[in-house]
Amino acid sequence: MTTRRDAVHDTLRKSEGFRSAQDVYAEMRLHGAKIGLTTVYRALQALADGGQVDVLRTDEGESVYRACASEVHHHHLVCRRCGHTVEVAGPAVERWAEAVGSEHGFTEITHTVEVFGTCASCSSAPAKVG
Amino acid sequence: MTTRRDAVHDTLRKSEGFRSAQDVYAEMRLHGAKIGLTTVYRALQALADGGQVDVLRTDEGESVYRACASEVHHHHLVCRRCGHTVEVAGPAVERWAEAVGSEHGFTEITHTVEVFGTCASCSSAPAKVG
DNA sequence: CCGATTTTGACAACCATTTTCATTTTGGCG
DNA sequence: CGCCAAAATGAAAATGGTTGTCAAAATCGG
Repeated sequence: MTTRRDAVHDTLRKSEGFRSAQDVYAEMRLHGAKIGLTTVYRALQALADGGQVDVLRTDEGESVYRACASEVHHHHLVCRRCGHTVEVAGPAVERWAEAVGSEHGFTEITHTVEVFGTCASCSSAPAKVG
Repeated sequence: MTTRRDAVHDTLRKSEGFRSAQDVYAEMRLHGAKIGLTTVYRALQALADGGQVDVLRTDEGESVYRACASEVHHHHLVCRRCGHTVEVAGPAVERWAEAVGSEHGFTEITHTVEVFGTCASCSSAPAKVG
């Protein structure tokens, strides 16, 4: 009962960085897949719920998904130009978040940490910045 | 040329945590202010652009604003129950982000770090979790 | 006070996401 | 295989936050 969901997951795996639901949908249609936008949304949510993909919000408020290599907790270093993403671990940050939280009496602490930058290829490439 | 903008800023200052544009608008109207939703959005954006208020995205994709005490770079520890917010500094995290970024050849590094939890009052309060 | 410029705000337009609901597919069972 | 029930699917409509439009109102300069 998940041919579609697998297809979505598969499409995501082929992508370098984070993709929006609409992106995934468009790409699947390009490859001739017979799937509806609604189903893509549902599959993506299910996948996210199950922890098979990571989700985060764009600055414009769009949800973007990514099939990550490791299912353990990690963060992302995302190139704001090409979207290339590197998964990074940050034990220090985890501890810091925990410390800061309990220091103020907070419990059930969670955190969101994302690092953005311009990757090497994009820095050397032409375009914008002189 | 900014009576409205000041009013918006003022309303924000009276709030404990992050508030959405719609919240601010609703509250201002409650206090009898004659202002339109459009103007609130514009004021909030202007304020955010000028660095007078901090912005972040809810999990639901809503933009929420807050008039912070310090205008220097800092992060937030937000209670997911009552919205109470504590401003926290994290030199270690700043350095970590920089390090991780340059380690992978990224430049112009920026980062988003937000910590969520349940504050002391809310933990002891009744409601949800047993 | 007059015209130019900016600000304002009601309302329409956008657009990603969700909901609705009828149809299709899938699975168990005789 | 034929049948019924539950789950999945997807087209289209509804939602809802945010932005764009544009005319009216406030403000500024002279």
